Amino acid sequence: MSQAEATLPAGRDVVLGAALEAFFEQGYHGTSMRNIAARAGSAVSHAYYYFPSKSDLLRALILQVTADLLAALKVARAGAGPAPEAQLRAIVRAHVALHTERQAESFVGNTELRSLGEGDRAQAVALRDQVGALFRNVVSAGMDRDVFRCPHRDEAVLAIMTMCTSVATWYRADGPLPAEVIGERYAELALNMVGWQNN
Amino acid sequence: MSQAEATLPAGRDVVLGAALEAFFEQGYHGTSMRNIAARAGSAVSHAYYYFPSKSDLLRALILQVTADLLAALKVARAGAGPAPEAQLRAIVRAHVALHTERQAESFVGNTELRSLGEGDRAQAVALRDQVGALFRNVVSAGMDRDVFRCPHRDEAVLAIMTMCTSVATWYRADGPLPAEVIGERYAELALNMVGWQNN
DNA sequence: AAAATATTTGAACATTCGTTCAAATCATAA
DNA sequence: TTATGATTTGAACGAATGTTCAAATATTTT
Repeated sequence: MSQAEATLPAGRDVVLGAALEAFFEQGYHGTSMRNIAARAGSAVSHAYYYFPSKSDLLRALILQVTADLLAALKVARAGAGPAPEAQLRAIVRAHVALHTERQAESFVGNTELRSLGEGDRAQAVALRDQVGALFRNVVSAGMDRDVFRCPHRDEAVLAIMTMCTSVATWYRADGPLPAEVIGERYAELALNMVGWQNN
Repeated sequence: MSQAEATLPAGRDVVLGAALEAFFEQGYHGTSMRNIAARAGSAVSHAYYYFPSKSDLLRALILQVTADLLAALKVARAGAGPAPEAQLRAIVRAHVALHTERQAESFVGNTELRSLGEGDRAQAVALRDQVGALFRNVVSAGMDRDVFRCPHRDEAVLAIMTMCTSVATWYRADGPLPAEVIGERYAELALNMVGWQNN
């Protein structure tokens, strides 16, 4: 017999996906284990078969997406060649891409950090700091070679990162612009912010 | 007899301030009425003397700060003279100023909109839309007079607003820069984003 | 086939939740 | 003083919370 049509068997990923959906829509504390179970189409106790607690669901989601973001940015930078403007363009594009393709995870990762336990939060913050360091390095390189000119590097970097992160707040897949176009335009904005002079 | 030294009498503002503090630190759903009462130094039932429900506390906070933001931006623009670059500078400064001076309210207003009831949320969103329209008008005026040159106005406006809003996320009063300096630097970034050419 | 393992369940647990209310206290005015 | 109204309280309500667990069901292995 092929798969049932009603509710396919609920495994680890189904529970995690249901938790993500719920956290995204209602927030971590606004979501109950019963709500997650209902979305997953299984019993509450079933979720506890895969995850020891509610906060472990949040941890799994946040650490995963944060690590993936850092990895994606490293790949993007490595593939962009040596020019700082190309590298900045690449990491802004990659940042926006991940925050649109995996919007729910990104949003939850940015808004529910405080709901994480102390140790897990420190782990996530460490990853986030590495993302910040990567942006800072790229901008610094451009300033050293005088291809970027901005009077306040740290504020520019912070502003670029927060504007990119906020994409997960307002993006709609059925909006007027495809995600790639948004990434492209945000890259241009970022280059303006660091004072890149197009020749 | 003068005021008691231990716990001064708890009025409406004390309860509201305690709720703000709690919502800011733990989020709306992560905060219990008992926690608010403990911070206010009064009984749980005391909070219900001033507010009919927990969500009314949130509504009072969010509608107040959102209306104040819109009003502050209008004042800033009106006082900046006719030049678009002066107006943009003024509203960015005012935006950052409010998001630092009233950081907790701003943060809660930006993150807990979804926890509001349907009607109240619509009211807050309407105010927010007016803030967006104000920014858009200023940028449009600059583009019409060719003092701003940016290929994608809407994305620039959105990015400026989100980067300014995010200040409430990371700002610390004991950080390295005074709030006014942050506002000044963010204004420069915004002018870069809309392609303002300094003469 | 039976045995062993992996998955899924419903019912129950102690605790905390938002909210209500009658009674107690305080301040003010007559 | 007594009387009136505003403020504050402790105790209680039913409902919802995160979590546990022994039993039931599938699945795999022998």
